Amino acid sequence: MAGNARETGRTVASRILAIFDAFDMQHPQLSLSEISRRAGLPLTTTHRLVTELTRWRGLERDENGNYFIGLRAWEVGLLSPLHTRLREVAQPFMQSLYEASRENVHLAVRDGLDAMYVEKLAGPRSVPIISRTGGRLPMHATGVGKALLAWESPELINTVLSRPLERPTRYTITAPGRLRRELEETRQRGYAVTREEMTLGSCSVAAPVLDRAGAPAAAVGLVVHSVHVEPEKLAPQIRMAADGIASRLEATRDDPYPGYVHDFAANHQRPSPGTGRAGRDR
Amino acid sequence: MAGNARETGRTVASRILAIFDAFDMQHPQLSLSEISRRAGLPLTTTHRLVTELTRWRGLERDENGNYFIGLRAWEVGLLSPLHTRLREVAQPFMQSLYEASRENVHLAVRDGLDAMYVEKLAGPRSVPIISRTGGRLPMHATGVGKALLAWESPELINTVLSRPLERPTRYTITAPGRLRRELEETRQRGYAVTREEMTLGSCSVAAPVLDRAGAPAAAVGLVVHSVHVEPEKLAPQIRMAADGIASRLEATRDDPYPGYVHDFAANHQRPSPGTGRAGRDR
DNA sequence: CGCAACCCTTCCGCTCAGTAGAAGGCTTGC
DNA sequence: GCAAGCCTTCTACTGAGCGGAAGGGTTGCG
Repeated sequence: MAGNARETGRTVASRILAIFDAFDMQHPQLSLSEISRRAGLPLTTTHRLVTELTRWRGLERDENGNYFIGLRAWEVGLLSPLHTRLREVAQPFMQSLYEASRENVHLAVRDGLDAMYVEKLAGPRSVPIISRTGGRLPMHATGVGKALLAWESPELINTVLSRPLERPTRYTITAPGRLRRELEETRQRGYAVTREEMTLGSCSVAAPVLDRAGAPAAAVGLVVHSVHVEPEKLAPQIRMAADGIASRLEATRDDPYPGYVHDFAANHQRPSPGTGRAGRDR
Repeated sequence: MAGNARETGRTVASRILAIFDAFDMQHPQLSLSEISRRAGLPLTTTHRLVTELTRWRGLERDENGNYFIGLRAWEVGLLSPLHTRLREVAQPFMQSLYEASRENVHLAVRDGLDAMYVEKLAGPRSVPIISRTGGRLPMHATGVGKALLAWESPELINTVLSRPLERPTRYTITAPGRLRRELEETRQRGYAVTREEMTLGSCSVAAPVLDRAGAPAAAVGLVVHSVHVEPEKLAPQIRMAADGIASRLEATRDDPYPGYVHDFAANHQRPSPGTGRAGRDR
């Protein structure tokens, strides 16, 4: 940056992004010094940048002075098409799946070699599970993951198979040959199944949302208790939901915000002035 | 910034934030020049910064080269306690409300003088409505808004009443005196009601989620067709949901991520390398 | 088909915004 | 009472950032 930076060649932008990168699921709130350490920035530099981000509400502080991701950052992130298009289209279909099963309903996309959870519905009686909206899990051990992977290109499948595969439970399929066969069966069957491969005691069924080209744009699935009825009974409904989402995505292809009523809201995009502070959650 | 900036005194950070600010609900995707104009930055400066944001995936480009909010920005935003705490705690309660009514279920917090929608559940048969997760609507015309406002401090209520109040329908209550009385009744009754005040043909019932100090941390509510049964019949369930959320928030006060299973996921916070691109939604 | 009006991208010399050390104040804990 | 943490403010030095200029690509009109 301008000035006598110790580490030259690093842009201001990259430092700001490093500050955001300092936060993750395991570290949703951090002190200034922690941000400084995790971002690899001098304390004073961190202080200055964090102060500016806080003024914008990209970060906020709790009563102890710790920082967490702020309302404005959350608000901006929700303008992503993952939310405005995919989630918006999928939501009613997922709701129907929930009504039919009262179990965890998932919507995921592939990001790199992970399944990334875009939406999750859970009711009071669903199995508690590891997935979270905005979280990532490996593709080979999850229902939606397998549904995403099975319809991918052979190259991508090879890339996944050629890497060490994590093994969260003793039922996780990690042998490349067996996994490859499993993916073929999945493709033929039309939906993916897992049996305690991610978490002991729970199974899942999932189907891909295919685009016009036949590539997997997303996947929907259910996670249920292993002791419950055979998951295969749920498959037809899940397939219907997946196909419904696919055709609705296709139909609204040019609408950046399907299902959204544009009339009134135009005047309400900017925070109205007045006492700041959102909610009192903390 | 460093350099011969035309407009001096503006920080790099503020320019990056201005780029994010260029996007909103009405403009979820923008060309480079549009960003430049809306952010008030020279084209070349915009180009440089946008390129860096894109490398980080805070922005992404569609097939026409237009920019939209990227996966990484979405992912970071979801680390906000609005999502990780409030939404996570509220979700099962909201799901129960949905099961009981099959109508739109809302969760909102106050931000400034607006109601900010944190979560929305809608099924295939719910009334289509204007609210969206991440969106704002005025407090005086919405169910959750009135529930949030009625339990606020007299000062805040006065601030709202002293400003011009928007009038989306002819049933919107905009007379300060009447609105003040309405808020008192709401407080006494324990829940808020609207009748076609935001959208013709739909009514809503909502209850506040009160914190230990009795201040409204959030509000939950339903939006239903006006022709359906009296909304008051839903009130007890909504109150129960609101109280349930309140006590669960209190019980998990020190857990930044209630309901989340921490075991495995630690290894999965970072995007695994490999072919980028999330989903094929566009 | 030529010209105008848009886009987006790369290049590069001038310079002020950014940098980080030093210093001080405030807690917590031994 | 001192050490080890925090966080914050101040300030002088300087290279990262700025944006005009130039060029190339696409669309659309007469």
